[in-house]
Amino acid sequence: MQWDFHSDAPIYAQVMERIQRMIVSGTLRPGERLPSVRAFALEAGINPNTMQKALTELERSGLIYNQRTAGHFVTDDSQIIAEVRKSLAEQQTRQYLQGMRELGFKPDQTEQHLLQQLNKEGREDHANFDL
Amino acid sequence: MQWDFHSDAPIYAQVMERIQRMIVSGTLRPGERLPSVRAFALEAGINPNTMQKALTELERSGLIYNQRTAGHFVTDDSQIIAEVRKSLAEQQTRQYLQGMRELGFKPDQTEQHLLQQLNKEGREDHANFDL
Amino acid sequence: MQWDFHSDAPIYAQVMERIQRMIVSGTLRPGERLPSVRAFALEAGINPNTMQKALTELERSGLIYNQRTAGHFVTDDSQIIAEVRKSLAEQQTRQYLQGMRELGFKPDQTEQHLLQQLNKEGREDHANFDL
Amino acid sequence: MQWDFHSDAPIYAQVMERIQRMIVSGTLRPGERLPSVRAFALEAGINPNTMQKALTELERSGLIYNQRTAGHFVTDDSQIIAEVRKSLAEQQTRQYLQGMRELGFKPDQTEQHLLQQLNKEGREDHANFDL
DNA sequence: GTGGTCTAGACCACC
DNA sequence: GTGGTCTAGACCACA
Repeated sequence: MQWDFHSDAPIYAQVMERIQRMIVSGTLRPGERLPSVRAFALEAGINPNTMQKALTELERSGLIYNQRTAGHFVTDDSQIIAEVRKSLAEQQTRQYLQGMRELGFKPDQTEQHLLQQLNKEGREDHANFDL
Repeated sequence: MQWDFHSDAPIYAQVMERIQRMIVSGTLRPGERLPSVRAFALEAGINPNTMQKALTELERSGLIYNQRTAGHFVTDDSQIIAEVRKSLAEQQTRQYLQGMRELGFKPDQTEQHLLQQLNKEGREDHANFDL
Repeated sequence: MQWDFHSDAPIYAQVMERIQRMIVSGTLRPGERLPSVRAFALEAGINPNTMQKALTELERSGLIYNQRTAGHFVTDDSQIIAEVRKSLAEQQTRQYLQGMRELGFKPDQTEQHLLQQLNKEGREDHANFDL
Repeated sequence: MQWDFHSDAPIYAQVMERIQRMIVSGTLRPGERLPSVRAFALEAGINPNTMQKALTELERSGLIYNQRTAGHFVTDDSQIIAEVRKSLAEQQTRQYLQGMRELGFKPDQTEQHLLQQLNKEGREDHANFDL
């Protein structure tokens, strides 16, 4: 896999965000072992030190933990994952609302716009939703 | 005003989008004269040629027009402005839905999340909307 | 009147061509007196020496003649005018045919194309033609 | 090849027209790869940026397209080519009629003049056309 | 190697 | 002063 970065944020932060998303979306499952720092860095095309920093930061957020010689693992605590997921979603939603506000959309108008677009796209994911 | 750019899109495209937003949100009013190419470039902290390119492209979209020696002006055609505004909103909404999908949110969940966040923020714009 | 020149040919030649056209098209009538060199140069926005050279060259072609102190006059010899007119027309036609040939039009196709375009434009001048 | 430009039109526009003509006349065949921007600019004796601009504009008209790192190619769509060819021919014919009008030729006279000149030149292309 | 973008600095026509 | 064009030279991503 080729990872693409933009240069307006530190690479390690972009790596963090990417791994975060892989975890909260389930691409990396709870308890799953991550590749070794070296292998992971190679895969991402970055320096191992940069990957190390990203993983260390993620440890502080509790999303992953480190076992001495065994490597890094995704946390088993699904509550932490849920919290981070919620946090990312809120941030994203805030940015979206802000963006629409800049276009002159009031919150209710944004809501209507989103509903319209959902209906127009057919909500192909809808059938899977049975909560 | 300091303009901030990220590096994953050409600067002229980011400038275009920014000016687009200023127009569709009414910050730049229909018929209003833009700063001269050089002054505008200085304000944005970019090369005049880059600003020139952005304005030339915006001309093509009909959002602005120019008069020989008088400068660039926002179009008077409010319909064009409305169309671009709609187009930008759709693009933004599509990206938002995509981002939430990557977090594992199904469309309905995204919708609920947005509603919750709107309620939490108190919809301060809502009161003005009913007047 | 503002005269416009392009820079890929000497100014005097462009002036010559322009005066030629004024004569053969009848804008300057046979026998008519031209403005003084100085006045003519002023009108054209060029140096009097340049105008002088243009007029001298036109004298050689016989289109105008010079009377000591009275100034320059368009020739009375309508045959000379007709010849120059024919010459200019031929040159122009040759260039046109050449240009169409470069587009891949054979002479007959060019002829057809011209006829079509004439019909499309309605030949508004046709009524005046009673020769 | 040395390219010659006149100064009363932007160079990039003259380059565009020249390439247009090479395409519509078949000198550049549909699907053919153009020289690289730099090589083409060198050949034309202009700055690569100027050539770049010309090619970008031609892309917009659909006459050429480009592939990421492979270069620019003439379109395969012969209909687009035919349309542009027709458009150029009409423009050229219009200019010719206008030029003859300035010489005092009415449309029918222009037509006769063209026919005469065609006959005088022997229509050397005509014979080939009947084969 | 390819196309694409950006900058710096210059010149032009127009009014 | 305005917009527009052109050049020279640099850097980037892609493959």
